[in-house]
Amino acid sequence: MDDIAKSVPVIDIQWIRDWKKLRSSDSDHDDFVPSLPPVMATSAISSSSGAEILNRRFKDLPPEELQFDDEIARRREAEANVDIAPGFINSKYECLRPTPYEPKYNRKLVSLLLLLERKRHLDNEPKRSLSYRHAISAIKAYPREIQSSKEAEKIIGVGKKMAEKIKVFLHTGTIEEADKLRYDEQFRTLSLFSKVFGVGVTTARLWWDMGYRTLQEVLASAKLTAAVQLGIELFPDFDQSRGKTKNGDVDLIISSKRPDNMKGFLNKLTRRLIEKNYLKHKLWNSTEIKKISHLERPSAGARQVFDSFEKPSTGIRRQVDLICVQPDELGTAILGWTGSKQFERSIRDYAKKEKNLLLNSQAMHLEQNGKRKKYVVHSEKDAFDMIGIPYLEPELRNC
DNA sequence: GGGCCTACG
DNA sequence: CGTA
DNA sequence: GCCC
Repeated sequence: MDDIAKSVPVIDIQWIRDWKKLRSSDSDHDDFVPSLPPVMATSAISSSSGAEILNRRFKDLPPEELQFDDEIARRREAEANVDIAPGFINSKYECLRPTPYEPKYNRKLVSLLLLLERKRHLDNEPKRSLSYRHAISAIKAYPREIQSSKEAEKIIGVGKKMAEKIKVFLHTGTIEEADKLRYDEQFRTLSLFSKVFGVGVTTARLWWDMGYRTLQEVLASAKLTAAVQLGIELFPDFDQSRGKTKNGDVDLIISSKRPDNMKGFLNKLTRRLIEKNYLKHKLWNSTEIKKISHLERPSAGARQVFDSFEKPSTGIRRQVDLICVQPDELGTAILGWTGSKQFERSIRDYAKKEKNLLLNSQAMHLEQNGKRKKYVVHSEKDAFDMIGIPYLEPELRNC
């Protein structure tokens, strides 16, 4: 633990603004990288809060809070066969309807279903987890309180088994399996472990099976790769439950009018950021050179992930994803990196199944009689139009 | 009973 | 296996 | 676990 940094450099967001200004005036220069401002301040991280998290042991701790309101569920009219809410876009494609970050209705039900989804995920049942994801997204978007399980089952994504759970919820105010998870040491420990960068459900369960119950025990005892050790040491900084802000990480998508040197730019930029001590750790790196056949020359698709700064006066570290793309990839890159995860899955699913359009974060292709035709997507709006679905603001993509 | 986003290291 |  |  002693080698965990006790302080981090912070940077003014003004640097980003200056960068943008410089970029527009001097963007043709081949390997232009803005000069960097001096580090503004160094602020201490309180090591006690970090240590508390690393030593957190869930045995005998108070139960996990529900994601949304822990309201007392009112008793509803039993099994009224009401119509589905008017105006609700009842589809298996989440990308067709607005989904708020926080639901107005059915908040406790959503909170309980989220616990069950996470449980299926941690139990390595990704298909069942996905089913819960679909149902949760639909209920988050549903525009009124659900009155009965009959009503719930009319929602596409809610099947017999979930309707039964909802029925019990409407009568008792809770779902026993979900509520028990809030007190469940294994569930909570696996949840914690899998939040560490580089640790998924398999590693989390491996650690549990080896008898570890805190991250500190893992640090002390397990044979760890350097990457995972770094992930644990950074965890207190990245932990989002402590902060007020909802989004902990920052994505920067960088493009250039010069199509052929994005890899060089990214390498130069990151090297300079490291030299100047803005980036403390490189968590991940991808700089593969891809062949673009019709250009007959190598082109770059690249992405990097770092730990960094970004909050003056708080000293909170941020994960920063740097993504460099070619200009004709900018629209799909922004669409693909904005999320939510479920929104991305949904819009790609819809594009393929309904429009024969293959979508990823680099391009959109039309597939017809065995041939693939590339479409250039200039903006997010462009992408929605080409797919033929109504535009959704990013704030309403919380599927 | 098949499919469940897609790509990357 | 993990990341987005 | 649910849709098609």
